[in-house]
Amino acid sequence: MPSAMKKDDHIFLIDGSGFIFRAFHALPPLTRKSDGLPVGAVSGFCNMLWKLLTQARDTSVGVTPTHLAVIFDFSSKTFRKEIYPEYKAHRPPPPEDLVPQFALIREATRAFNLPCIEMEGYEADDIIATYADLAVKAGAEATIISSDKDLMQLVGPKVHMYDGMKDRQIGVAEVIEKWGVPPEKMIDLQSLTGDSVDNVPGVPGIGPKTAATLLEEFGDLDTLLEKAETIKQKKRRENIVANKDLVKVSRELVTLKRDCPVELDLDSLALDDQDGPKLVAFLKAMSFNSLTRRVAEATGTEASEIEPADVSVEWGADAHGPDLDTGDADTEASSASAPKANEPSLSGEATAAALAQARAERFSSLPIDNKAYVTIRDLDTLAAWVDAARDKGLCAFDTETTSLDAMQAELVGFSLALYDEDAEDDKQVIRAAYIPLAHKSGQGDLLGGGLAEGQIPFDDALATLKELLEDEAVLKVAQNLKYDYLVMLRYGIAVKAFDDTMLLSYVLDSGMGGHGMDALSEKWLGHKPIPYKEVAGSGKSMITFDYVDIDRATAYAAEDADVTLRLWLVLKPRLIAERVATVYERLERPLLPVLARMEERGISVDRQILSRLSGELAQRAAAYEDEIYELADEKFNIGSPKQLGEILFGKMGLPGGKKTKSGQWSTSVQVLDDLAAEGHPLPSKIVEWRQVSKLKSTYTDALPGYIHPEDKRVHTSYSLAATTTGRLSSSEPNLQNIPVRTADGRKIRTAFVANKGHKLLSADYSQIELRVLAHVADIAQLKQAFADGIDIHAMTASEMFGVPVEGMPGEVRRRAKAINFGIIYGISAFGLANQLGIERSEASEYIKRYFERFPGIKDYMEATKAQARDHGFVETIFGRRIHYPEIRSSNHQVRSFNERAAINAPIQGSAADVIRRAMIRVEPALVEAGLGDQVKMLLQVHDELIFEIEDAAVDQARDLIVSVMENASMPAVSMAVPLQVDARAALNWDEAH
DNA sequence: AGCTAATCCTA
DNA sequence: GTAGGATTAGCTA
Repeated sequence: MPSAMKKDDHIFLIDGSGFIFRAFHALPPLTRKSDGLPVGAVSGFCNMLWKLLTQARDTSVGVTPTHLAVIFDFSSKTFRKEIYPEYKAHRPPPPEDLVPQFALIREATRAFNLPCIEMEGYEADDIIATYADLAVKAGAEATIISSDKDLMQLVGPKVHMYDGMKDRQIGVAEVIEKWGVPPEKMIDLQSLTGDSVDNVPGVPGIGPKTAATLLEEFGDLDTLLEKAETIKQKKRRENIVANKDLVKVSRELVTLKRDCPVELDLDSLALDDQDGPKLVAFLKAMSFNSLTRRVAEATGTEASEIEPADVSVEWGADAHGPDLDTGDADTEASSASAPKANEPSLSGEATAAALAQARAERFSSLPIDNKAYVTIRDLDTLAAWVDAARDKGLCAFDTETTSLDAMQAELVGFSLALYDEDAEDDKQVIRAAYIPLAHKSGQGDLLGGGLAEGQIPFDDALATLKELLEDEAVLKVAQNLKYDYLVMLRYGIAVKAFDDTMLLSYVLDSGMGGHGMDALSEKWLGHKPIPYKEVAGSGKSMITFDYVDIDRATAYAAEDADVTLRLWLVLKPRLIAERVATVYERLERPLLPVLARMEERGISVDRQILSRLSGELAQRAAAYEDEIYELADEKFNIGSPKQLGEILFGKMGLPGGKKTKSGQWSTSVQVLDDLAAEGHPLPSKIVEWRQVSKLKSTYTDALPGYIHPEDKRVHTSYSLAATTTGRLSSSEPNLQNIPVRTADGRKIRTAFVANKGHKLLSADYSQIELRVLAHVADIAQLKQAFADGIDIHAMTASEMFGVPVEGMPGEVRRRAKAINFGIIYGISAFGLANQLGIERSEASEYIKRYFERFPGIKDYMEATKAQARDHGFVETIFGRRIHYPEIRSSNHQVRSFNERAAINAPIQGSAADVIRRAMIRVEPALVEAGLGDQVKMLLQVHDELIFEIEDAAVDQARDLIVSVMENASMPAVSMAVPLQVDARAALNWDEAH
């Protein structure tokens, strides 16, 4: 049911006729292979429509249409011909190859489920003007998809134009830039200049420049005509005076009619769901293979099961050319046709779900045969495989290298898998091959080391693969693609058009187990892939992959591509069926190249600072050790909790507090601090020794080992799919847990430095999780406090304990702060008591009072638990799902744990989604501002982004980065509290933070 | 050599 | 009370 157009709605009006001509001339000729039917303009039209519509599904970037219509000219007999019979009189007949495409483009429009509008006696431009006006009157916005200057008179604050072929937005500023007059003066300008193509007369000798100058001087056309006698230049004056009447006729011709009696009102142009099968049927009939593949994938349609549509078109040398502007094959020519409600149309979700089901069943029983894989040893065979991949528009690949570290890995081989949906033999449905690129002969000893025989020259093979990997029209599928992406990036290849099965699984099944290939293969295909250690060994005897025998490598590597492709076939349709396609497309896939580039850049770490710190820490640790052995009266391993426990609680007989899970005495800081408070000297020494040796072993000693030999920078690795909530994780080294809370710890941050002439900028969200909580739980006091910018913990304390914010004791605020965090973590009296060192009963009192003061919190928690129990998952504000399969456990501990996690996940996860969006947008924003080369994003620490910026660009970059981050939720989610970002630049990370 | 537990660093 | 990763010790194979 269409709802009435309202404010915030946005209609796209596509100038179909204009597009046909431009596409026909701008695009290379294209014919349908089967019969030579010219389809170039149709192809361009379909690609543009698809692009517009897929942007339409994206709520996170650009303009989102709510309504859309494609508008065509009907015939050349319009009211303009009556005013001026010469109008468009000199138009040549359309090129022969264009003629059949008029009807096809109307067919295409209908296949897209879009209204196709044309009216006898009116040009497309008039209909567009009418709808644009109606939209503005309804308070909505309109975007006209065209670059025709005749339409520019419509541009205004609420009406824009967009050139779909040049991907360019045309607003008021662009009109002024191009023509020297604002849109409302375009009619005056065109009246003076005329138009030779349409045979609009105008004034001889006056072109756009002169017209703009004249209009600037006289204000508007009427004044100009009135005062024409006063024009200084003789020739110009005479021409205008002589042609006054023609100018007035021209004005009538170029003025668009804004009150056409349109049959469909705006509301009936509301954007309908895509009908995947119908569109695929049409595209198949046109044999637009690449677009068919993309559409099938995005709509969850199994293309092989769709019959090509019956599209019959008369064409050829002797086919009668129709009237220039008439789609004569169109039986409904004079009436606008909206999508028909009574047409049977399976919903996208239902078909996708059926496909997902069918695929899962099929591939869980389709056997995998490692002996069937091909080893590609010559360029011709490789080219044939690449061509086949192009033909299918789909392939899976995997790289084999010498290292798990993508920054050090050298490419050794490449595997490829193809899917032939129509294969009759089950064994031919998936074909896979391995291309050895740099395998070595021998065993890696003195005798070996040369290249093994039977390999394509490395550079030749790579050049061929580059063509494939960078081809936008072929979807490349990989498992954990960020690794392969980064490796290929280092060989000068930027993979385009890709999917990652790990990310698919992550989006679909977060919380349901791991997303590694072996686990996914077992889960979905019932197949256990060859373990890596069976080909390369393990431990000390492990060899790098370049020394693996090529036949053995083929069985292993091709299987990875094979399995990846099968996983994709099973998982991809679920994306639509389970309504998480947007999460995958907007929060996961686009982040992958962003992270790969961050990892490639790395960050400078000052080796000398670390080594000096290491020395200091070693001395202090040694001093503590002496004192500890003295106090304990014997030497032992202080780092062994077991030995330490025996000394403290056995030999010295101190009162042991807690025990660990395995029944040992706990020696945690809490326990040791308690003992120290009772006046025992040893425990506090242990605590200090631990702090010092922790900093030394984990940071000052370990970090230099991660400095890359070539560029001397540290390259962490981010995992996109390691957490359940949507956060990233960082490893080797983990740069998300660099110390900050103690003075000693912070010294380590001073070793993270900017290059000469640069600064490090740290930009972090302030209290983002509490803000998310205020938003999702809709807590009035919290929202107000954030809106007013007041201290949120002090406000909480004041609300709970009745203490005024002014002059509040630190301890009171500290307790409120702990409670606020507790709420985010799915509070329990046990945990809060532990954190604050108070009795459980007292903690219970606090919680009770909190819920009384902020009743919305309790409601939110109960609602979230109920959602998790009823559906098995909870969601972030952007639709990311986190599953809790054990939420209904009968074990109280397990159930409670799952409930707390389920309460935390939407908060932590929504915040994680916000920063993901910021990360995806910040680089394009910097490039657009001309700062692309001077600003580099290096690190992410959950709510903080770290950039390295050329000195001169720091101020401008800071403002832009803050703005992108603060607005990152928009327009998908308009938060009820403002997001606040603090940013600072300095020479090192400690001072910037 | 590979695994788990304990501990501690981060948001 | 949430979410991670690294280190060390100490056990098992």
